[in-house]
Amino acid sequence: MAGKTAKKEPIDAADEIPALESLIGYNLKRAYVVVYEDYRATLGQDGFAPRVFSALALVVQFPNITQSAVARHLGIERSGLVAIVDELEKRKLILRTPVPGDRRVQALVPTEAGKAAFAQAQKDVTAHEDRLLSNLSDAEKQTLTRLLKKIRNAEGS
Amino acid sequence: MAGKTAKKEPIDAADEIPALESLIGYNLKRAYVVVYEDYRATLGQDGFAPRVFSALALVVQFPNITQSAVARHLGIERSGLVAIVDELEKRKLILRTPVPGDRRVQALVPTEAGKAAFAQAQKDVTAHEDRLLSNLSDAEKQTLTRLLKKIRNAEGS
DNA sequence: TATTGTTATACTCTATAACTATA
DNA sequence: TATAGTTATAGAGTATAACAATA
Repeated sequence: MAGKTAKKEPIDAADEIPALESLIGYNLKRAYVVVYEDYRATLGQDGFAPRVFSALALVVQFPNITQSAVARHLGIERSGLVAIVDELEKRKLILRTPVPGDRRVQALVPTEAGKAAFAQAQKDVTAHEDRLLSNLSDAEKQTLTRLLKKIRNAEGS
Repeated sequence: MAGKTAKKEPIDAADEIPALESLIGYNLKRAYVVVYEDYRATLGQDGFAPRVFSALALVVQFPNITQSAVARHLGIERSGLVAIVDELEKRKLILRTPVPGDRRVQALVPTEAGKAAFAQAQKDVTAHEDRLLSNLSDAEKQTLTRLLKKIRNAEGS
């Protein structure tokens, strides 16, 4: 790319901007963009957006979970769940069901199609990460995951 | 945050959603949100947005860099640079200057105020990361940075 | 009073496409 | 034809504030 005849600016080499390259935030963002774009390209046009995949995962793992609980788990606002649940319900992957004893809440339960769709999506996502991150060893991936969780736990400190 | 009072559902514990917690992409995003929010809170209301900080860093480090080159460095589109450069120019931190020999391009040069503002912002950002990530050792931060760069280098594979 | 789900709204970040002026 | 900068526009993603129903 960008084959200039007289190349005046350094381009592409990841370590030529020390002021940025030494920042965790910068590196986190750049890495996330790479993973996100590959995720989207792999799952395709009507694949689940990351939040939708995450919400479905929770509903499958914790049947009868409420929207508020999903929001808390994912660290997003209640209001954001509505569109996500609408989409999953429209695709007949989950159902909103009344909860005896508290008529404010609606429990979310996965349909059989929802469980199957999640299983397939999980396979796709795992395959995408395995392929994209094949230059990292299993040990490196474990280390990375452990360090990322440490950052999450640093919240509020 | 989210200190639950009456807990009906498992909340907060980072390892209760194995389907998500084992994914690099999920952990990247969650970690990035923590760092981003602390960055914003630290830099304050009229602090630089991350992209503006990054662009200023490039202009300070490479005076006379062009907008297109900044965009390539940061992995964003040319069109996105316009608002960023507008903001930095309005705050009199950089200047668009004509380039003899090619009247299409405008070189970006930092003003003295721009260099000073960047130096201060760099201190603020470093302090924010040092404080937020104080539960990670220097060795862990180095490892994390190395692994994040590996992901970036995995792009297109 | 507090909480669940909801709507309306708006803001940030970012890309695509098309334009202009140059080259 | 191709490139640099620009504009207009649109689409994610996400939050805030307010509301109705219910607790």
